Amino acid sequence: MAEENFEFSFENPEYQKTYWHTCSHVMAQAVKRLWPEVKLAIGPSIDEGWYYDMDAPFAFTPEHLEQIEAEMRKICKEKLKLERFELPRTEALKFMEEKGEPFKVELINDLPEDAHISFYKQGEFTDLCAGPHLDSTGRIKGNALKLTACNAAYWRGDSNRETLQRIYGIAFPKKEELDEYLARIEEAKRRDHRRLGKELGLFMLRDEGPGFPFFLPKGMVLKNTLLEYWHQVHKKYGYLEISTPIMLNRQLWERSGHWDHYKNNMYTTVIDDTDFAIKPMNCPGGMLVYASEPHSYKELPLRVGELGLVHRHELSGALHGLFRVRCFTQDDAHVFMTREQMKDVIQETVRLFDEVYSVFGLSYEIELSTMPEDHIGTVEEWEHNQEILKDAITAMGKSFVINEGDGAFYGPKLDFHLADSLGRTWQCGTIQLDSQLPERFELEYTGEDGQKHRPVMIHRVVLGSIERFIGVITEHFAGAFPAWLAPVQIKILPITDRAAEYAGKLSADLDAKGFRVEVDSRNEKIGKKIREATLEKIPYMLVVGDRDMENGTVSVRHRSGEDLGAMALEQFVTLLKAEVDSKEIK
RNA sequence: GCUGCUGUGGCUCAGUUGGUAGAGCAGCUGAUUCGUAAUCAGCAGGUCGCCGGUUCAAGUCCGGCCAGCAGCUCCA
Repeated sequence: MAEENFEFSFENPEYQKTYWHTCSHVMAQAVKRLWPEVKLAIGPSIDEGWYYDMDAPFAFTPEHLEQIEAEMRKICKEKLKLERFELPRTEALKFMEEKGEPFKVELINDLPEDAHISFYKQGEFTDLCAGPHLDSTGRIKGNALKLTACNAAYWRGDSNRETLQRIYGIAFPKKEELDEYLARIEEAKRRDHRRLGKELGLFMLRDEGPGFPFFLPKGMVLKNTLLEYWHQVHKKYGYLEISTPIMLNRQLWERSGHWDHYKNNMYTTVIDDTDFAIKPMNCPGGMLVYASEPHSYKELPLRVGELGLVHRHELSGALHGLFRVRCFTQDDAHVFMTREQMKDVIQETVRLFDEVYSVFGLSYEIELSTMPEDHIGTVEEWEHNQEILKDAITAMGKSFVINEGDGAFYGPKLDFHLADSLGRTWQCGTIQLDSQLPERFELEYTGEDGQKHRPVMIHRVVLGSIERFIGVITEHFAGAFPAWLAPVQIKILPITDRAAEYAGKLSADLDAKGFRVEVDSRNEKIGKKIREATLEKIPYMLVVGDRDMENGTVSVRHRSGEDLGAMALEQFVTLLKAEVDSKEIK
């Protein structure tokens, strides 16, 4: 049966989804032809391609994938019609039981009693499926499809159930489009922050401390420069800064609720017979600081920041470069306020986020995470706070998607997801609205009426984790950081020994002006020095030889390969200073 | 944590059917002083992730552990 309502073009997202979904059926058919004993689970289309989860008595290898691809091409050539039909529930169950497909049986059992259970048939292959599908397997371009990976996935996403094998695939109407796609994946690999971090000497990870990154001298410059900017912005927005202890006693964590709700992720120890925990979050310390002295309504909103080093025991399999670590620095802050100030404070915070992200040229999507199963506080309060978050951002003309049940245990949150070079999104910023901790810590302020009142608060991070953010921008800039951030901004390349002294003087001069500069005084040819400085992604190279010494100039070359020619040092300084001050991305 | 794969000098990798390790780059030394992406030569550098087993003999086979990679689960 044809699905007539399609515009047969990949420009139409619905068509694209349908194309990939039909591909997943073709793949399942190919697998069943090759290995009838394989059991099928589910096979949807995804953002880029499709996958199919299966249970096989052997592990699929790249060779298997090639075999499957070949069979898929055959099926495309066979131009099999896809036909939809429906069965009543009992017959549908019988059908899949007879075919020996236990996962399909389970799926049907979970469908509502009165559901119309639809199937799609193509040749000898029939699959349980809501559709829609292409009208024929002949519409799929056999030489523009590729099975990209085979990995593990839990049945129904539940880590307590069977581990299935998930085969991923991608396809396009044209071979060139597939090649472009694969080239993009390769480019993303070249930008991988783990690779660049090693090449550029930013950070390292060792077996001795899995998930605990070491920052190397160049990475430290980057980190400090980033934090310097962070301090600048936060000062402008009226933040104060504190630092709270890395380890606090059990009683505090019980009071905050972390001991009950987060204990599995906390590193604990015993000191003088008392339980202690290394902080996985900074908030309880912040509560103690607020509670340490009386507050007036005149101080609110009170914005208190903390660059807090937190430790969380993440599952070993979840670790990933700087993106997912067990120890990281949150650019945290807690803003204490009256209920009337909530909306303004949230909007002010979003404006701060916008300002920061735009400096890096990063785009984001907002997610609103609502009440999780494991929570503290009343449903009414949660709903009220969720509405406030919604109102605040919709009034700013921003859209968001809802992430049901993913809030922090103490309150709903807005998450800001930044996109990396693979198109994966990473949660960096978050604004969490909390009226629970002020209650638990009995925080107060004295109102205009002379009475004690309970403040509310937000927890917020902009960069999220400094480590993760450095990973994200490393990939975003492919290691070629803007001049203001680059660990080394200038490399001076003397052509011969005769220019060594001149290079040294230039270096001292630039250093005194606050630039980060290095001299490559090795006895190497200029071509090699340029090549290496370029690979190090240093923004500017100053080539200096006899001619420059004579004229008192520097010959400026940008890492992009652009030759800016010879100029006086002052001219170069003016140029670079403007680029650094404006935080230009170049 | 789960499934699969991987682990050789600082880095990137080669090591055939088991017979006690090789290259390039980086490093060091020397020559070369050469204007916009790799000058030449020499030297040095490894208990082949760790522990145990099979064998006359293991980087190569087997088992356990550790770490990494892809993904799932979880998450800043």
